[in-house]
Amino acid sequence: MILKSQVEWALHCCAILAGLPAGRYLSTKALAEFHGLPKEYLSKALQSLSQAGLVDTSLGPSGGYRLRVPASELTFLDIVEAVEGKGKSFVCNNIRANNPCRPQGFCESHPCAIARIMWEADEAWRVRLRAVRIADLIAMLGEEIPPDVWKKTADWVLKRAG
Amino acid sequence: MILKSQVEWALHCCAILAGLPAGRYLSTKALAEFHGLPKEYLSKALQSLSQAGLVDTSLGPSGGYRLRVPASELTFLDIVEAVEGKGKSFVCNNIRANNPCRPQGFCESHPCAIARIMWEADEAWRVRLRAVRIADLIAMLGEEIPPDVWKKTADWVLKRAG
DNA sequence: AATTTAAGGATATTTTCAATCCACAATTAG
DNA sequence: CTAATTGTGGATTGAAAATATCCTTAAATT
Repeated sequence: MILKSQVEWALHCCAILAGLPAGRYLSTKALAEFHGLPKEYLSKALQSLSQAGLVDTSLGPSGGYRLRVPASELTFLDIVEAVEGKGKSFVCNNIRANNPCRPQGFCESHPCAIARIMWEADEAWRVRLRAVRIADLIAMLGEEIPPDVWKKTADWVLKRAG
Repeated sequence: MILKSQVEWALHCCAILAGLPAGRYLSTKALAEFHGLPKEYLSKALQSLSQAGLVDTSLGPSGGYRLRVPASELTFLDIVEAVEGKGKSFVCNNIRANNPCRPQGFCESHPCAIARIMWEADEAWRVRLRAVRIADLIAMLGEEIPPDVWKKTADWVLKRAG
């Protein structure tokens, strides 16, 4: 049970996009080069963000992506779900229904207790991801990345932002 | 990101094994028949439980599986990790290291902030699963399964327990 | 007009999951 | 003792998902 690497890519890309001046865009090409990722495939992750309404896009030269949701409102869960989907990690196949001792057509009012417990853990995971915003991430990065590297990175991005 | 169906199987099997009288075993064959699962493949899940030390096994006719860890101590996390492994759901490929603005050989003291956040959510999931024991599940089932079905099921198992 | 971009479909490759089969050793029942 | 039964572990196969690439299209910029 491992998240797609696209989740990692999307999170890093949103962190970069959060540093973009208002109204500017950054292309897939630049994001791929910055992170050392396959451009064509990264594009799929960015399309997921676009379809989820988390980013705006612009065509043509100087086009690309920018955040649509402000970094102070954009949560990790938004991004993870945009790429990974909103489905639960535990799928209940209701195998209890096969119990040869249950009467025919026996249909529980509530879902399987095992599924309920697994779904509660799943929800705890989501609650945690919903509590962290991209703005929080930027604050953390600001504390641990040396100022000169931070500055250079911002310049690198700015030079390529359309 | 979906858990293997073997996780579901293992949890249901442990619930059944918890109802066994002390010292008795239940075979893969009986567990597979009860849940309507492929015997050979279910066997792999049970082997995982065995390798993790959660169940005892016995060979020959009247052999099979029984809980080694008491139901009051056996947690959902024990079972999930036995089948699914203890690895984290988020794998950090450290793509930040590709940042063309970082100096050569630039090595962070702490892991990537994104990974830390994702791992905290992962840990929240584990904390939740660690808090639920098989005994808790049995208590829940006892409340929602009609007494006659419960009794019939116990008899069905007992008849096949070696 | 030529270039650049995102969007999306088609396809191929690799990995993981699901499932089956078999040989083996240990154990029990008769 | 003998035959049947069971868990273990390895080998193998098929199906599904993740990973990755390629190409066409339409829109926007220069």
